[in-house]
Amino acid sequence: MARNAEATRERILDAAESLFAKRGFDGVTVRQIMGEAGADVALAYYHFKSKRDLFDAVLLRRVGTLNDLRLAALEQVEQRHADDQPSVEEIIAAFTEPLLQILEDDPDEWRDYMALIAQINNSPEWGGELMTRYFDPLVSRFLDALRKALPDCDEEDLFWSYHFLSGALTLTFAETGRLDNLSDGLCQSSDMEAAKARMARFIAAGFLALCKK
Amino acid sequence: MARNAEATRERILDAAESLFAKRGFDGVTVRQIMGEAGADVALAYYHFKSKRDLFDAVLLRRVGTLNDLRLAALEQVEQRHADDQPSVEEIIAAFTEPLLQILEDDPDEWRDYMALIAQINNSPEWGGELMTRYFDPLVSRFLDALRKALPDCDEEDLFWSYHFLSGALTLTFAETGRLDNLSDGLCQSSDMEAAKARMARFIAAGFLALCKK
DNA sequence: AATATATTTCAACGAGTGTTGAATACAAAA
DNA sequence: TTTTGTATTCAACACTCGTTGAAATATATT
Repeated sequence: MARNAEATRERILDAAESLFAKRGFDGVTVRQIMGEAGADVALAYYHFKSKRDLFDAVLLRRVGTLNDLRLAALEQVEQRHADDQPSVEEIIAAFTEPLLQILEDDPDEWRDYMALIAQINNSPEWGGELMTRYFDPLVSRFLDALRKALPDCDEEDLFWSYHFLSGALTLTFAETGRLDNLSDGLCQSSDMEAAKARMARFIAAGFLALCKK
Repeated sequence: MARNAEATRERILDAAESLFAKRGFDGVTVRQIMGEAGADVALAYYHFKSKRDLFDAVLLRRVGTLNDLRLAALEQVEQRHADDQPSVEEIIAAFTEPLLQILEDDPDEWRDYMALIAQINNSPEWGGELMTRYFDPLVSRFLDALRKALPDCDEEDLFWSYHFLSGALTLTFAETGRLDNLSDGLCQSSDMEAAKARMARFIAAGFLALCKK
C-alpha cells in the first residue's frame, strides 16, 4: 500500500477545507480543489467517493479535537469546584475559550475550519442537521452544567440563551472583516485574543439576565 | 410599455430570494429561479443583467424598509427620553425588535430575506463587504446612541459587543431548526415572539458587563 | 523475480451552466 | 391603423460540472 496515500488524502482535505470555507460547498469545484491539492481530479473520487462525502470528511476530520478540548475544559472547571458551584462565566469560558485559544495559537491550521463551521451554522440547508449531528452531545453536556449553576432556570430561557451564544461565537469564527470595516481598523475580526478577553463576560451576563431567578 | 413588467420583476425577485435563502448564491441556478417564477430564462437577463446583479437586487429591494423601521424606533426612544438618558436595553431593543416584529407579523414576506442576510453576515466572501455597504450608516447611528448611554465606554469593547449582538441576531434570523433539535421541540427557531421576549434583555446585559464603567 | 494490490493518471460521458442574439407578441403613440 | 418601443420567447453558444472506466504506475507480498 503506497504510504503517501495518507498524505494525498490530507492534501485534498486541506485544499477542500480552505476553498469550502471561502466560497461554500456549491461555490467550489472539485477541479479547483484538486488543482490546489496538486492531484488529479479522479483522485478525489478514489479517496472520498463524492464531492458531498469529501465535504463531510472535511467536517469530521477536526470535530473530535474541538469537542475533546471543550469537554476537558469543562471537566477541569468542575474539578476545580468539587465542593462549591462554578460560576456561569467559568462554564461559558470552558465552552468558548478552547476554540478561541486554538485559533489564536494556530490560526493557519484552524481558521478555515472555523469559518466553515460559522457558515454551516447559519445555513438553513445544513445548519439544523449538521450542527446537531456534530455538536449536540457536547452542547447538552454544557447545558447540564449551566442548569446546575442556574437553579430554577426556565428551560426555554436556557435554550434561547444558548442560541444567542452560538450566534455570537460562530460569527466571531467567520472572520469576515466586518469588524475591521465598522471600526475603521481599530478592531480586527481575526483578533481572537480580543474576542477571548470579552466573549465569556458578555455572554455570561446575558445568561444571568435571562436565567437567574 | 407592458405594465405587467413590474409584476414580472417582482415574481423573479421573489423566486430568487426564496431560492438564494435556502441554498445560497452558488447553490441556485438561474433556470431554477425562472422556473419557480414561471418565466423564460432570458427574462432574468433582460430585467437584471446578470445573476450577480439579480442577487444584489434581491438584497436592495428590502434593505431600505428595514433600516427605516429601525431608525424610526431609535428616534422614538430618543424622543421619549428628551430629558433623561434612554437605557441600553431600550436602544438595543430599537435595533433588534423591529426586525423580529416584522418577521413575526409577516413571516411569509420576510423569512427568506432575513435568512439570506444571516448567511451573508457569516460568509467570509461577502460578509465584510455587503453588510458594511447596506447597514453601516444605521449601525453607526446606533453605536452613537450607545456611546451616550455608556459614557467612558472603551471603543473596542463597544465594537466587540456589537459584533456579538450581530451574531446572535442573525443566527436567530437563519431559522435553521437547530433550536428545535437541541430542545427536542420545546423551542422553535421560527418563534420570533420568544426571541423578541429575550434578546434585548440578554444583549443589553452583555453590553453593560463589558462597557459599563 | 513474479504476483497481487493499492494508488494515480488519462480521457471521456452526459447533463447542466451563465449568457446572448434574433425573432415574436404586445401595449401605447401617431 | 400603422408605427414604435418595450416585454417575452426560442434556440443556441461555449464552457464547466460531477462523475466514471480503463489503463498505467507504484508498492507490498510471496
